[in-house]
Amino acid sequence: MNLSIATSGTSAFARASNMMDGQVYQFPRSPALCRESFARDEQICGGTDTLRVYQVVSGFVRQCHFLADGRRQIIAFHGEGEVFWCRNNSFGALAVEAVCPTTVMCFNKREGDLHGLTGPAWLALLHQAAMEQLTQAQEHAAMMCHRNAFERICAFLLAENRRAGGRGSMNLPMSRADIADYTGLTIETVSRNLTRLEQQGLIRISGQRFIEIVTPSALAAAQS
Amino acid sequence: MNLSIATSGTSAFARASNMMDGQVYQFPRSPALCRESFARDEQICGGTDTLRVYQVVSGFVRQCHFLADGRRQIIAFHGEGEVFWCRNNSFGALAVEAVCPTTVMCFNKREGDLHGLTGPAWLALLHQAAMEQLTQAQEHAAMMCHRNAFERICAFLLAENRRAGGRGSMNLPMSRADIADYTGLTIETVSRNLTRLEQQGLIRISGQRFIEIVTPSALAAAQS
DNA sequence: CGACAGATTGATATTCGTCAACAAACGTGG
DNA sequence: CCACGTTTGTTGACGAATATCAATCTGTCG
Repeated sequence: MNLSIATSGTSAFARASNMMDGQVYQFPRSPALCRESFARDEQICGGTDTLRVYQVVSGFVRQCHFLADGRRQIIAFHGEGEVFWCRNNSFGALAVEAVCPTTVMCFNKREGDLHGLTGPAWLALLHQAAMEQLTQAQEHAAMMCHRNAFERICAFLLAENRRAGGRGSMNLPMSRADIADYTGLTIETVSRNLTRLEQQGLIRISGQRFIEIVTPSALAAAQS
Repeated sequence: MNLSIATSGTSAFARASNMMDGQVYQFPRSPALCRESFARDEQICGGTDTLRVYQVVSGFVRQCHFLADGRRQIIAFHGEGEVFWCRNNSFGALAVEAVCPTTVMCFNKREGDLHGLTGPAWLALLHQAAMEQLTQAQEHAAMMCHRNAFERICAFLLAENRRAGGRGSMNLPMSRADIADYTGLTIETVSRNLTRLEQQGLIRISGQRFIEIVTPSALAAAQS
């Protein structure tokens, strides 16, 4: 796999790919040093940690808030090659968890230096990732604001398809509950709208996780 | 005024102040060079600009998307001392506008250098601001997702109170329409919930813009 | 095969957006 | 200072969208 920074598709509602725009920073292809694996639903990092930067080697992670009343808000998903970190927030606990069995590379400033990333280079790398994620978080907020349930599901499927390579078929790593907490809907509403999309012939669902997009253009038109 | 970077309270739903955490970068206290003033509702920068960084000297600005269907989404407000910039986004036009008569300082990379901010220093400055805004954008998205209209208005008022100095009374610079576009509600819903808060005795409203928080703790409890 | 978590479907309640009317504040010109 | 028109904000009635609650179904994994 490519270990360069690929924040593209980090937010499921972000643009297709931003690998082209701007420089692509390369993480060191070191041996297994700082490589860690996590089981499904296991926490990778929490809000109280000092700033460490991770990259998904294989698997899938979710970045989430846990609000005081027990509600959960998923801020972003990250797939293979994508970079993430954990930062304290003013409300609720913040954590990154494995959606399925996941392996990550872990870097901190000192280790980054050890591998040849000097201070400014490391900062530039972090900054690029931060700017990407900022754009995506803003788009996510805008999406929550002005799209209805049906449009959100369409946008979500299109974005996940892009993340999965854009082939039109994919195995969603996340559950309906994950989708609900990411789109700000309930699992029932997510389910109803997936069913509606299938009935309209825009997608095909096999099992619970495999989804095939029959007419991408119609889905794109429906997303807003 | 203090011309150091103060992204604290940039998002109306962010924590009270983050001036303490991390380094505070200093903008050059140059003469009137690159100082610009704008009238109410005037555009300060648009989506097609190259990356320029601004700091509010006096006044108040809003950062907004204009969606294809004519709707407007306010991403963030920025008050005195706060840093902002404009960055292209995948959907809709992005712009920063003056909420009221506003004066800003404008910096671009070259000018930053001229004033003694070398490349890495400039990057560090930008990076700090980006990280702050990322946190705030994520909180904003979370708020849109899982809070109802009443909770959003409570959170908005508390955050604006923090930005205004936390004294419990403030003159809101923005209109109901601005609040609506920031919270993802309609002006009617904003108005109804402000009235409800006043009827419950949590706030007092004088004129259209002046708001006094009677019981901050109750408001904090109501925000979720 | 059986048990259990996850997903779907249906009935109902609630919230918020829409439309409409009205009220208050503001600005302008006399 | 007032009169007027315009903008902005408030309030009410109603309907549509989505959450909630409940029952059932399906897939997965031991």
